Amino acid sequence: MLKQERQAYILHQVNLHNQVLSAGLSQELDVSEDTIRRDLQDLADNNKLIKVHGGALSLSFNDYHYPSTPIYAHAQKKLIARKAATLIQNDMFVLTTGGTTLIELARHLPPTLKATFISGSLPVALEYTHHPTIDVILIGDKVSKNSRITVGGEAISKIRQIKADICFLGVNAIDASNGVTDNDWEVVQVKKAMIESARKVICLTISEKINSFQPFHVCPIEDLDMVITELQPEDPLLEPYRRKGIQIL
Amino acid sequence: MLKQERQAYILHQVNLHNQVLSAGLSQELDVSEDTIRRDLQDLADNNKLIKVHGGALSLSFNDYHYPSTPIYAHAQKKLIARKAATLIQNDMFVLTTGGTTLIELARHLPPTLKATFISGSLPVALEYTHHPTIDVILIGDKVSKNSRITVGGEAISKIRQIKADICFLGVNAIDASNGVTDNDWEVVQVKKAMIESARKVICLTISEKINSFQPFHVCPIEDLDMVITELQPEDPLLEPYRRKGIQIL
DNA sequence: ATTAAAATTGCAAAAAAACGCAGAAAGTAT
DNA sequence: ATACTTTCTGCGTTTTTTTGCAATTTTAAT
Repeated sequence: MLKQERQAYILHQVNLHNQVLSAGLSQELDVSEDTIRRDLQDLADNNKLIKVHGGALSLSFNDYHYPSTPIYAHAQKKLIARKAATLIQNDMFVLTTGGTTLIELARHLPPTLKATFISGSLPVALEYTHHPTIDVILIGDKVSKNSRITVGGEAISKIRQIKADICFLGVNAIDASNGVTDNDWEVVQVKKAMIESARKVICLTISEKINSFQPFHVCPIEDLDMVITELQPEDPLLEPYRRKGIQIL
Repeated sequence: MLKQERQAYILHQVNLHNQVLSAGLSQELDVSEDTIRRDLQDLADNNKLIKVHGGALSLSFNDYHYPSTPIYAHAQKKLIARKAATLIQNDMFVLTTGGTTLIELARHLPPTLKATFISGSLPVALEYTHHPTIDVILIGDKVSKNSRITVGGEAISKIRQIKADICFLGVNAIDASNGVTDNDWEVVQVKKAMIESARKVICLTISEKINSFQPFHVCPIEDLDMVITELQPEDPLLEPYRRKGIQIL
């Protein structure tokens, strides 16, 4: 394999996933980690990526599949994913929406956790299939181009047949008076079904989305059992939720 | 062999694969690596390609555009995908299995083609969502870790509800007496259902897989309406299929 | 603070390139 | 066809590049 080919592969992976691990690349490409590090250094010297301890990050955190993702979101979503991961126990059934935060969660699950994840999001489901002990159930139906989530009556009726332990709800916008809102009507229908099909609903959101709203209503904040953000639980931004008895993590 | 002839071959290979290895060309053309290097130098001097350590890159070699996973026998699959793409017409319903050849097909569809693709494969479906005018229907069920395809009774019963125009069958092994075979029992069940649910079944395979077999039987070759490989239709390897009245492309 | 993972550094082995040269092949003129 | 020139090819040697390994330092996580 040519060096250039290898570096192109690395660059592509970085731009696709926003981050890469030296160890992983070493395995995938079947070369030593030293070589990977030298490649990363080369690419970093040419301003193609940012080298960090353990791997590399893409220059812009713009995800290939989610071109509108805010630039600083990655670090925050990582924090959120870590917090969310602590809530999942063995043998749980977990419903998840789409979104980069949920992809991030897949990457932060303990490697021995045995649980079943159910999702209609292609990128999210694909990410969970990389985990060694997680079972993945995919909700089928028409795939929405924007979000790469399955939407429609078939998907909703399938979700209704499930009673999951937890639903992780990645949200587009949330505020205390309007509740959770979204900009895609079809996706909203799916989210509503998910909320009804889970014993606990946990909202994952970066603080940026708090106090914003979108055209379509998903649910009032009373429907949420917990909110996870990258902020400290005492943050005043979260006061309205605390007052309604919603747990903050 | 003439120098010009050799260089023309090299140029063709570079443009096809985006990259070539000196060692490989030396073998293919049965000349020393020195000669290959001199040829590459010549071509590089004339701005026909870019010479690098170990081989050469095509002029269009791009740091960023790289297939998400290095596809085995990529060049052959590209040829197959090009041929297969010509069969799809507007408003068709197309069933597809998983596999890298089917991913490749997604990349070679005419940009204005309007059709509906139905698949249970996460990577394949994801690839089709990048196409501007293709609708994607995802078959839901449990995701098989090996193949990232949904498998199980639910998936099969959904497929049975469909009557598609074409089924593109990516196969793992095929030979004239055993027919199409595979190494994953669950995937075989899904493939069987797909074959029954399509008016035409078209088998996509690189020639390497012809005359090999796997433990589980999918279908006899009589069930196939067409076979597409990277070979010329007249190739003697395809003689048994031609004799059974199966179209070759 | 302790510990484990990863980076860095220097070094040696391997792979590939460059160079010069001699013989082979191809082309040209007689 | 023959002799001559020019170009091309393969081989051995030297030089450069690349890669993997081991020892040490740095970094990150608990």
